[in-house]
Amino acid sequence: MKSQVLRKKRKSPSQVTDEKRLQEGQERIAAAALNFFLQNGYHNTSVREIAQKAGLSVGSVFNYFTSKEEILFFLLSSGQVRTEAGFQKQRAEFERLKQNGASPRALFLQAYERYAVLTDELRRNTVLAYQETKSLTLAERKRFLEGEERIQHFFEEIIAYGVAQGAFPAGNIQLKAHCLLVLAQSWAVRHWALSSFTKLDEYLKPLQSIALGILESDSQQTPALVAAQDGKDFVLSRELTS
Amino acid sequence: MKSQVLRKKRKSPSQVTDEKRLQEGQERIAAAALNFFLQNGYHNTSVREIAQKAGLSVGSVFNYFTSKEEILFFLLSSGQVRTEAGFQKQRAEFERLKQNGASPRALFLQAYERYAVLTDELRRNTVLAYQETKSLTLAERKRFLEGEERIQHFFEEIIAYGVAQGAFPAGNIQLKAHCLLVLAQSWAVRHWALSSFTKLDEYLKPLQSIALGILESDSQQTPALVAAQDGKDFVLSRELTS
DNA sequence: GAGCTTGGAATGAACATTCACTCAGTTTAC
DNA sequence: GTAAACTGAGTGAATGTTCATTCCAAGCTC
Repeated sequence: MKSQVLRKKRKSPSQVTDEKRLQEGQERIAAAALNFFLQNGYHNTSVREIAQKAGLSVGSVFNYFTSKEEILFFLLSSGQVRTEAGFQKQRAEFERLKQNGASPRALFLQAYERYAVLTDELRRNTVLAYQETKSLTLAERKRFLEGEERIQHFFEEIIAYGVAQGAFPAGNIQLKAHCLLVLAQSWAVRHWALSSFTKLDEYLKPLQSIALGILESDSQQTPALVAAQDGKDFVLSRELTS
Repeated sequence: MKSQVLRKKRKSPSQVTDEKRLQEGQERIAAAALNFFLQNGYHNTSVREIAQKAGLSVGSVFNYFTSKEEILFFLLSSGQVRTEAGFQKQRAEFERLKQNGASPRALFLQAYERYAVLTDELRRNTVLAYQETKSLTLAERKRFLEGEERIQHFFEEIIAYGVAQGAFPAGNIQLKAHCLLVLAQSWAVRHWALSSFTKLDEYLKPLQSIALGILESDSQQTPALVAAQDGKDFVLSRELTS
C-alpha cells in the first residue's frame, strides 16, 4: 500500500504562474483525465495517457497539478462546487418566490429539478465520486463528504420549510433528504439499469411524482400499521432470513 | 493499461485439490481481502498484504485464486449468490402466501424487508460492488450486472403482480423497482449520511412507508400537473440552469 | 515401528513490468 | 535576453505473478 499520509507535497503547487493559463491548463488536463478515469478507473490510468490526451508532456502535467491525486480531487470538487453554486442562486431566488406566494411544493419541485439537471450534466463526475472517493487522501475525502452534507442539508431546509408551513407531514427530515438525493444520483450511478429511459426528462417526470410521495409520506407510521390497514396482515418475521 | 482481454489464465485454476480445503482457503483469503479493499481500495491493496492477513505466503494465495482479480469477483458474486438464494426461497413461499390470501402489499413488504436485511448483512460487499465493479474484466462485469438485473427483475415481478391484482396503479415498473433497490442499497452505500440511524430497523421502518408510497404513486401523472394541482403553479423553467 | 516414498501444499526470492514523479536541458514569448 | 513554460529520458519504488525448492503428513514395505 502506498503511504497516503506521509506523501510529501511540493512547496510550490505549480510552476505555471499565470493564473488564467493555470486554470485553463488544469481544466484541459482534468477533462482528458475524466474520460480515462471513467473508462479504466483511476488506478489503471497513467499520467502518460492523460498527458498525451491533453496534448502535453508528462512533465508539464506536473506543472499544473502537484500529483495525480490532485487531478482526481479537482474533478470531484469542481462538480461539487458547481452544484453548490447552483444552490446559492436557488436560495437567493427562494425569497422572491415565497413572496410571490409560491407553495413549498413548488419550491421543492423547482429545486429538485435543478438538482437533477445538474446531476445529469455532471453525470460523469457523480459516477466518479461514487467510485473513487476512497482514493482521496483522508483529509480530502473528509472535505469532499462535508460538501455532500451541505448539499443534503439544503434539501433538509426546503423540507423543513414545508413542514413548518404545514404542507408536508412531520417526519424524519434527514431520511427524506437522503432518499431524494439518492434517487436523483441514481440516474447517474445506476444508469445501466434504466435501459428504458434515454433522456433525463423521461426519468425526471415520474421521479418528481415519487419525490412528492416521499415528502408526503408519514414516516412516523410504522410499516406494521401499514400492513395491518391492508386487512390481511400477517407477521413480518425477521426470522425468515435464515 | 493492462490488456484485460488477452490475459491468459493458468490451465489448472488451483494447485489445491481438496475441495473443502480449497473452499475454506478461498473464504479465508477473501475475508482478509475485503477489509483491505474497503479501506484502501482494490488497487491500493497488494497481494502481499492479503496473504499476510490471511496467514499465508504470497505464493499460496495463488494456489487458491488464479489472480488477484478473481478474489474481487469472488467477493462480489458471493454476495449476489446469497441474495439470489434468498429470493429463490421467497419465491417458493409466495405461492403458499398467495393461497393464504396475503395481499400484494404484504407480499411486497415481506420481500423488501428480506432484501433490506440481506443488504445489511452484506453491507460491505454492497459497498465494494458500487466501488469496484469497474475493476472487473469485461466478461465478469457483464456477468455481475446480469445478476443485478435478475434481482431487479424479481421486484418487477412482485410489482407486476400487484398491478394485475389492482392493488397498485399501473406505471413504469422498471423505474419503481429501480428506486426500491437504490433506496435499500443506499443504506449500505451512503451510510455515512445517515448519522441518525444506528440500526437497520430504524431505517427500514420508515423506508417501508416510503416504498409503499412509491408503489402507489402514479408515475403517469406528470409533475407539471402535480404542480398545477397545487393551485400556485408557475413555470418550471429548464433555463434556470445557467 | 523404523525407514522410505510420494505428492499435495506452502514458501518467498526472483522477474518483468508499470508507474508517479523529477530534473537538467531546451524552446518559446515578449 | 531572460524568465516562464515545456520536454521526456531517467529513477526508484512497488506490484502481480511465477517457480524451483522445501516441508510434511500419510501410506507402504519389511
